[in-house]
Amino acid sequence: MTIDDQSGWPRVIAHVDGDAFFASVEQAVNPRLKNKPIATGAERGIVVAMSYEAKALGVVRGMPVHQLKKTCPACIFVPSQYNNYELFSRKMMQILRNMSPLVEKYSIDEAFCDLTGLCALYHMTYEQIAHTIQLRIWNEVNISVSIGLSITKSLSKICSAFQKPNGITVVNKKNRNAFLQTLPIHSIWGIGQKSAALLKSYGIYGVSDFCDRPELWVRSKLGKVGVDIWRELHGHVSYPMNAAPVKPSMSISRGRTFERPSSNKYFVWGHALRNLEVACVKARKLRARIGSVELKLKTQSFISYREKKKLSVATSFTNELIPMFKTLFESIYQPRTLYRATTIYLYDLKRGDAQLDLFDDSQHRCNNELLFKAIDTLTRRYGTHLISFADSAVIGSGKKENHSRAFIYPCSNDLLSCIY
DNA sequence: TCTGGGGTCCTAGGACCC
DNA sequence: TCTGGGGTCCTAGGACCC
Repeated sequence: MTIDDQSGWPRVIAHVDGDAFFASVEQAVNPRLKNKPIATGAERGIVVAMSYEAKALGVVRGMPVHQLKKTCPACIFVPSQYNNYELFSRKMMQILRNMSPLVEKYSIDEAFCDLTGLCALYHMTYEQIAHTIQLRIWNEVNISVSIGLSITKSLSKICSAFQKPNGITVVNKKNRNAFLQTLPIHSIWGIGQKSAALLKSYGIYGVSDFCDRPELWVRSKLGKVGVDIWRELHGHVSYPMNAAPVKPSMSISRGRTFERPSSNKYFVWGHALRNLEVACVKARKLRARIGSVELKLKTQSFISYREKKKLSVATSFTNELIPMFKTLFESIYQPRTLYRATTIYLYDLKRGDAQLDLFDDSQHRCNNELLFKAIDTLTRRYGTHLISFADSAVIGSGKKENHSRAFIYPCSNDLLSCIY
C-alpha cells in the first residue's frame, strides 16, 4: 500500500485494544512482575485478567482461586487496582486523541479511532500510522496494544483480535473476502453463544458462510441485530463513530455472592441492604437520583427471583429507599431456601437537582443532604462501610478493620424510622 | 469451568387509549 | 355489553459485551 493508494479505503477505522490490559498495567507498575504468570482479581478470589504468561499455562478468566493454585501454582495473584487501570487508560486515550480528531472510547482498554484521510497529514500509509500509535503507547505508557485496521468498526474489531499480542492486522475492501474466509463464526463481535449455535444449526460455521447468506435471511433469523452486523461485515456502516464524551450511565447495579450460602433471613437481608448502600453511594457520586429499584435473590440452585418497584419520588438517600426496599425483599424472600447471592439494580436515573414539590418535606431533605454528605466524606477518607445501617453490619465489612465502625440505629426493629 | 460482576441494547407482548 | 383495529408506551427478559 502506498500513501497515495486510497482505493479500497472508503474510510479507515482503527480498533486499538490493550493486550491483557489489567495484567499489563500491574507489570508496568511493578517491574518484578514482568515476564511472569500473573493474574488480577485476588480481592474477590476469582481471576479477572491474566498475563499472557499465565494464559499459556492454562489460566482463564473467572477461574476461582483454588483452581488457579492447582492449574498454575507459580501464578502470582494480585488484587485489582482500578485507579491504576483508569490512569493508564487515560494516558492511552490521550495518545489516540493526539493522533486522530475522532476517537471513541469503547471500554477501559479499547477504542475506535477514525484515521480517514490522515495519510496526507502524516505522510504515512495507514499501516505506518498504526505502527506509530502502537509504538507511542509502548514508549509512553509501557503497554502493548494490538490494532485492527479496516473499513468498519466490526471488521476492525475482528482484525485487532486476529494477531495478539502486539499485532497489526490490515483488511480493506480488496482483501476482505480472503481474510473472512479463514475465520470461525464466533469471532464476530456481537455473535455470542446462542446466535452461533443457531447459525451452526443452519450449517453456518464460518464468517464467510454468514456473509454469503442474503440479508433477508439474516433478518428472519437474527433480526435487526444480525442485519447490522451483516452489513458491517460487508463494509457498510451500521455503527457510526461516536466521539461524544462518555455517556452518563443508564443503570447502576451491585451484586455479591456470599462466602457461604445461607438461608438466614437477616443475613440475606443484610447482604441485600449492603448492596443497596454501595449502589446508592455510586448514584450520589454520579449526582443521580434513583427512579426505580430492583432486587434479585439467587438461590443455591441458581434460580433467580427478582422484583422491581418504582419510587414515587426519585432519591439517592439510602434511608428513603429502605421502606420500599424492605417490601421488595419480603415479596421474594422464601424461608428455608438456601441463597447464594443478592444483586440490586437502580434504574431511571435522573440527573440534576431534585424538583421539590408542594408536599415535600424540605427540612427532612435538607437533613438527609447533610447526613449523606458527611457519610460520603467519611467513607472516602476512611474506607467503605465505616458507617452503615445496623442491618447490613451483620455481614461485617469484609475487610480487616482498622477503626471502629458506626451503625445507624435502629434498623432491625423499626426500619421506617431508621435515622432520626 | 460446579458456575463473578457491571453494564447496554433489542424485542415481544401487555396495558391503555382513541 | 360486545365487537374491531391501530397506535403508543412501558416492561420483562434475552443476548451480548468487557
